[in-house]
Amino acid sequence: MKPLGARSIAHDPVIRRLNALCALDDQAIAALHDELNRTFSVRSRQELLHEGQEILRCMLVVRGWAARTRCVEDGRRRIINVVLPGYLVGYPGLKRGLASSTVVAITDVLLCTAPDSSVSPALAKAYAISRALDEAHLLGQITRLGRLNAQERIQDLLLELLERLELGGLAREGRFTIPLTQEMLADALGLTPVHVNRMLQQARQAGELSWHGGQVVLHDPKAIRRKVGRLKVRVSRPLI
Amino acid sequence: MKPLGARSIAHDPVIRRLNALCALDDQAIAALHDELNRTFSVRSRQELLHEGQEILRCMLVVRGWAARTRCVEDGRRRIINVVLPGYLVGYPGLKRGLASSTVVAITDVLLCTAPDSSVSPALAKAYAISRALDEAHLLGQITRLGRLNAQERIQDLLLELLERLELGGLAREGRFTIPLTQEMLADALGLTPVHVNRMLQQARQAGELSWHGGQVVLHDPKAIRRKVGRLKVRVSRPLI
DNA sequence: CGATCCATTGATTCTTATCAAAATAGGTGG
DNA sequence: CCACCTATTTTGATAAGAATCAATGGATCG
Repeated sequence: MKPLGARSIAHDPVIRRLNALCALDDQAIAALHDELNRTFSVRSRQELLHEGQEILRCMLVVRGWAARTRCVEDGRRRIINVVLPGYLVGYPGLKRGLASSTVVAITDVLLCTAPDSSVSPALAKAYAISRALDEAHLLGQITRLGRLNAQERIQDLLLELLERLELGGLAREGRFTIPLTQEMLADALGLTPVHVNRMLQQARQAGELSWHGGQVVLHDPKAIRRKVGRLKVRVSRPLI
Repeated sequence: MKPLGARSIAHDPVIRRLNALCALDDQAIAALHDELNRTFSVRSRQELLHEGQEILRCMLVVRGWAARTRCVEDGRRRIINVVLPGYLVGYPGLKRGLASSTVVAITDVLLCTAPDSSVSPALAKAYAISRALDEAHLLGQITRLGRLNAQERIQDLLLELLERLELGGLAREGRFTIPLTQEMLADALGLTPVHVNRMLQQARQAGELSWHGGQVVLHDPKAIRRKVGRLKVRVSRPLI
């Protein structure tokens, strides 16, 4: 077994995120390291899960981005939300559940099996909090679509991504790598790609953000948060 | 203990709905009857639960409608979804969880304590399916807001309500009682009340539905379902 | 009877979609 | 390294959808 310590916690987004949700004990970290040695990958555009499909085991995203989508009859898809490193795919502690939505890899995605909750109460709690946050993000998405205009929707979503990535140490000072195209953003926000483009330019010209070469920088996250009335999602206590 | 039988199952929306989700055994029905004798009520406009509040016990809605809402800083609310008779409020089997959204009574609401999952595996399964359906309805709401125009949103939501009410025997042949105002509908659909009104009139004139005195009739649910591309939510198997 | 809530109507403005096309970037193979 | 191909971003012109503002009519309730 690999040696454990502060450095290994700090360097892996998966462990870092789960540890931020609930302080992990040695058993949990050991189990995670164990699984992190047996990763498998899914190529960009491939499905991790298909709506209605039986879920044989719960997985953890180690690297890369994926999207929960709803497939619609006319061929277009709707992006429900985004799945990031350190996030669960499937239902911890549940055998033979059915997927309620399709999950597609946006980039190449590295996965591992999620260690069973039984290895550590702390890990079980981290899973529970993770799931509660997922639900909170769904509510956030509904609020976004129902209440905000195009400009606010974009900034609100970017802010959410920033906050979510920060937990895994994948974003700092308003800056992160975004593998989404403007078209995907449009799909997630119920807008057309053309309009997303215009709103992004407008925000750029207002000096609120920059987005080039897959790098996003929010110049003043707090100001954006104030503007769109976004409440920061708490992680100190479980939401359910 | 009261005598149990087909008639008592058929006549109570709570038991009827849970029984439709998963065939209940005598233990479950007895426990439910037991709790149904100790109901308590919440007046219209009062809160059943406030966002962030600790949930002491899981409840069942016996009669009346409520709404999950997100309170926003500017005083306006967003309706996330609607809670109907036979639905759970809170998290079965979880002590000390925190509410992820505020639940407000739309009409006077009659509640009872949800019997513990441990009284019957069938009841536990019915709860699990109920929760899975709740998540599916959140996904449906996101799809609605992101993909449909005003006319379709309204009809899609009414269709969802019809299907959900049918499970509790509270709707038949496209007809049900709706305690929502057009303003609430607008809040749930991300539209203005004025626009909802116009779209309803348009639908009425097209002979697609009628809505008078709190009674809604969808004249051809199947046609609407085809038009808005709505997939009927399955209940025969758990979605998670 | 006034007060209040809800549904309805009209006129106008603003936001966003739609259609079409050009420019740019990124990747691949020669 | 260049030429080519494809995906993505950007631009422009126009139309449709929904919001906004303002006001009226109908119920219902104390």
